[in-house]
Amino acid sequence: MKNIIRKIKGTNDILPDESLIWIYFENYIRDFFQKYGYKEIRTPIFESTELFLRSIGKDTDIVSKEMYSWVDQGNNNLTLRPELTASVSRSFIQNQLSKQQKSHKFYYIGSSFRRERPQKGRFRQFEQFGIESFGSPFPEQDAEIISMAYLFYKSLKIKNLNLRINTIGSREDRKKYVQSLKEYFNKFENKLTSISKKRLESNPLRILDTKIDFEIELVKKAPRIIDYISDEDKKHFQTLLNILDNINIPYVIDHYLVRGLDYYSRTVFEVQSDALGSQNALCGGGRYDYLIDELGGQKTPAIGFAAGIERLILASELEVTDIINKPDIYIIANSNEAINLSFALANKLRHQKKFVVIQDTLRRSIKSQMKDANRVQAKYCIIIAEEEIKNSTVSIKNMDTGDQKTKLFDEVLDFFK
RNA sequence: GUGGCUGUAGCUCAGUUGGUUAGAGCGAAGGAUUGUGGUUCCUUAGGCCGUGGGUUCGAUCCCCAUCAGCCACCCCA
Repeated sequence: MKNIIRKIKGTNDILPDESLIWIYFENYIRDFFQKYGYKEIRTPIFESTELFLRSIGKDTDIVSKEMYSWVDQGNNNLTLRPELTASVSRSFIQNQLSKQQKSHKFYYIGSSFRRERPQKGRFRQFEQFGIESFGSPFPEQDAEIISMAYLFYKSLKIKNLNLRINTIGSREDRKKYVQSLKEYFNKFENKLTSISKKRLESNPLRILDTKIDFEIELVKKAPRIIDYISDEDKKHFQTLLNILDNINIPYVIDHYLVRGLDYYSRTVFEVQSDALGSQNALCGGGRYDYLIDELGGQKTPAIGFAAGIERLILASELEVTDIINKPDIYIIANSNEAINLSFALANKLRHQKKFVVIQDTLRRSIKSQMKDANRVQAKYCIIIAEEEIKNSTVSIKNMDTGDQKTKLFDEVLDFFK
């Protein structure tokens, strides 16, 4: 294996067997979200770098150190998208969708790119899916999105689901909160880890999801954002929770759940599963009422979530054998004449009967072709050899029972009723 | 970017306290079976022992570097 070209770190080849699993989930995602009236939107895989600077935020890790960016031959600053909310928002604005109708509901499936060290459930090219709803500022819209996220995973029977919700209020309220959080942690500054000390300056909210035991204890007594937000925001949150209670969506209020991206406001949430190791978030999202305005569109409330397909597959524990599509028929032919006949028959069976039909193209012996038919788990074998050609017949063998019947060539389609 | 662990056949892994031709199971191909799979038996193919350098009479094994993979930190889907 010397001197071969290898795939880029953090990317994956999805080989045919595993591909079956991907197809299964992609279809499932489409079916599920379409039931709620959400329609697919597809946006380019790369955008102006500026889009991500303005939406995700310059100080986030994503923008400051994880983006694949380059300057093209025309001197444009371009970036492979690190997520899709920014792209979908850009598309919403550019196509002036707000002028068509009051509400737009989208789902998407596509690759994203972030240059991080690969890890369980984390890759440099990864597949995201998600939904975005534009136009409604009301808590029932939050409830729709959150229940869709939860029920999606629930319907796939994923174990140990954990829906965490919080509200982070308006930007102004958050500033006040961050200030008092700073003051609180400053009191313990000499006890904090060096990482947390840095965060005290750069982003005090991040201290809240520390994994160090004694810092967790400190966090438990830290100020809570709920005490800093406006009555209106509190009411929004409470109404949302009431709806979730009414429709029996089990959630945990996590006062210290903060999302990293700049554009969130009010409701934030995450669905976790402990099947994922350290990267336990299946999906994360929230409301982003400021974003469209900031990107130059008409002020439009919005909410959505993003989820990773790799993590979904990890958590689902679905095996290829659960969904394998066995071929219906394997045609065995061992002479030029037989091969000609097998082509004609195979195409009839494929296009008139909608069967999956396999032909051998290796000029192998009948025995070898039979072995191969067994290997691919074909349900039937059709044998066309000297004897069959002489009598204008074929031999049809049921591979499960071993039964074999001789049929006239013209009777084959009728045999498979 | 930081840290830990791991690199031997397509896959899962043995192995040599440094010593001629590096092994097993599974998988693959062919046969035993005069056109017929699955069980059984036989045979065959397939390895720069991740890569480069060092120590040594001699390295898959020891040392260094490097690359890759996994996991964790950071952060996030």
